[in-house]
Amino acid sequence: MPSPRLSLYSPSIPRERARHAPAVRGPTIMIRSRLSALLSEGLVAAQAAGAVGATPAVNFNLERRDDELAHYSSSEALRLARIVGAPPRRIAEAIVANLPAAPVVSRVETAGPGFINFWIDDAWVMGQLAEILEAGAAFGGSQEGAGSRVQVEYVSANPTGPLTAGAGRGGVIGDALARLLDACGYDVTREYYVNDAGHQVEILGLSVYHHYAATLGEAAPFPADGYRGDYVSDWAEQIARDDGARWLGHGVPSDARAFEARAVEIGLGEIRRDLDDLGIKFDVWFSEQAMRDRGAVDEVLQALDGQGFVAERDGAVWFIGGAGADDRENVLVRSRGDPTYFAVDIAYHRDKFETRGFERVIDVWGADHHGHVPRMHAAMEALDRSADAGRLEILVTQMVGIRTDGELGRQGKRSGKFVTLREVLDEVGPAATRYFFLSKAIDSQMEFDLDLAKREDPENPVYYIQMAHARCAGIQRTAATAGAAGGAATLTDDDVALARRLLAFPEVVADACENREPHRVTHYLLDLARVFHSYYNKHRVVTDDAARTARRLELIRAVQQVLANGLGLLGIRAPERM
RNA sequence: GCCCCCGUAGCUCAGUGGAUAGAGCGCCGGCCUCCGGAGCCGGGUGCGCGCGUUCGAAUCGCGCCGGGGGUACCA
Repeated sequence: MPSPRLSLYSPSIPRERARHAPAVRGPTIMIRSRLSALLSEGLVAAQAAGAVGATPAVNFNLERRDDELAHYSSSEALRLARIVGAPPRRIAEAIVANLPAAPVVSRVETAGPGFINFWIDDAWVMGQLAEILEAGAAFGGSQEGAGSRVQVEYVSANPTGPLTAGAGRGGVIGDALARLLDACGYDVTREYYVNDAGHQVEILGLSVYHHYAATLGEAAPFPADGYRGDYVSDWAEQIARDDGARWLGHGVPSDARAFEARAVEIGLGEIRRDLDDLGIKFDVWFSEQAMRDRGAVDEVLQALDGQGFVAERDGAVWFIGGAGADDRENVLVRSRGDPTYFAVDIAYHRDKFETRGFERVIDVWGADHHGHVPRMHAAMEALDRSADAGRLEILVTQMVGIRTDGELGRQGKRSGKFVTLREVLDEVGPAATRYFFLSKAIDSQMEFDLDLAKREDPENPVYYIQMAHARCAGIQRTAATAGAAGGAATLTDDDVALARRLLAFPEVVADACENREPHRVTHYLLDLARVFHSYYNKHRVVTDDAARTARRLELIRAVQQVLANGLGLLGIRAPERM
């Protein structure tokens, strides 16, 4: 089988990009937004009546509780107390007294030191189920992004060896973020920066060549700091098998650049296979070599120099990031004349903003790159102050520890030994791999429990959630013959509570997107699955009561839709049966 | 030394400055002739320490202690 050919994107060539259909047609149902608007109206009315003193416009905070105290609660009156100079309790009461009526609210009251507590109307909640089903796969999304062009760059591991488990975490997070941004109305480009040039690639080429020559019976030196993994000789054997002796030179490849490209091609092929199996796709594979060939690095060096951010010292060219802070001074061009990773990365990011005009760029980096963050921001600021007014976001994912049989192994190339993504994937499969990476906040170091992740039973949260979805589908298969029935249906609090849980989904998605925290979706889904399983165990959906059966089937369809949408955001399959 | 991340239940981790801090796993006990199976219910211990800001701190600030990472003319 031929190795997969990758076409590396060169930005000077126009490229067709898939335009995604808008995620949602109408305004998204978001309970807290409605309540916030009501409260603002109530405050204005209270002020007009002279019950509350003047304030600037207030954006009322709403907390979703869904407990004995309230469905939603606002503590804004406590904060207003200082501005208005009145007791919070009295402010809250004045606002509530002036609140306009709304079908979404069944009850409002003040409580404690000045909380305003809301209860959502049961009939209104059940009425929203039709809206969920109407929105279908788009439910939960929004138009918040308004088509703004955002690039998410992730993984971008050097093609000099297999992906580590840690790279998998970054990949899954970047992919989920891209899905979230897409759902929230952004125009998303997913990009992998291919480090196919420079010193590390040279060393890779020589490392592979050493084995390649040996396979063909000739000796070639192994480079200092060469790559020592078993894969190096595997790649060499593959090249010898496919290409024969055409690369043989005298101790070095006959064409070093082309041989390096050959090795990179194999490395990238393996990386892409891993990512494919994890369900991670990219719109753009950006070639560093192509960018260098266009002279982008020289251009950016000139631009920096022209603005006085460059100084020569000890034969090297340095970036002087203003104010003379030490951590803002780094080498751009080595004394031997070649640019550093830093210089090339500045050129790359300039390309993102200036050449390709992304309004926002999100980089997902591994923890080992975090020292690079401040100087990257400094460089962007130097090039164009407006370019870094929050337009470049760098998310740093923390380390991954792999736990097997209770034993913990840490990742790290320095240790020489690390668990590959492929090993994790083969062990637990893509669904569990994605789930566990997406169940922790990105800045928290995590331990991946392989023993739990590979279980295919409900003790494993990912199967528990998928099972909830399959169960919804199963109920509908059972009820396939049941026709629609009108008439009043008697429902329970559990029906309404489950439905209300569904209406929280758009709020969770919006928060996850805004905060770049996909794990919020993961936790929501686990909670929803638990509520659903509990409901299922307690209540029968399909019964002789035709009216109630119809209502409950609608509820179950909506549950299934939300589970499917949530799993979709995480890139995890939502099976019809298990 | 300096910089970054983290410290919450036995373990793995959630927790927009708000009311009584949660889930999963593990452990113990009970239920389940049920649309879909491996499902459900119950049981308990915790915010590393101190000071500060605030009406209110797991959350914000400072200082310690502990863990991890970074600190190259590597990437």
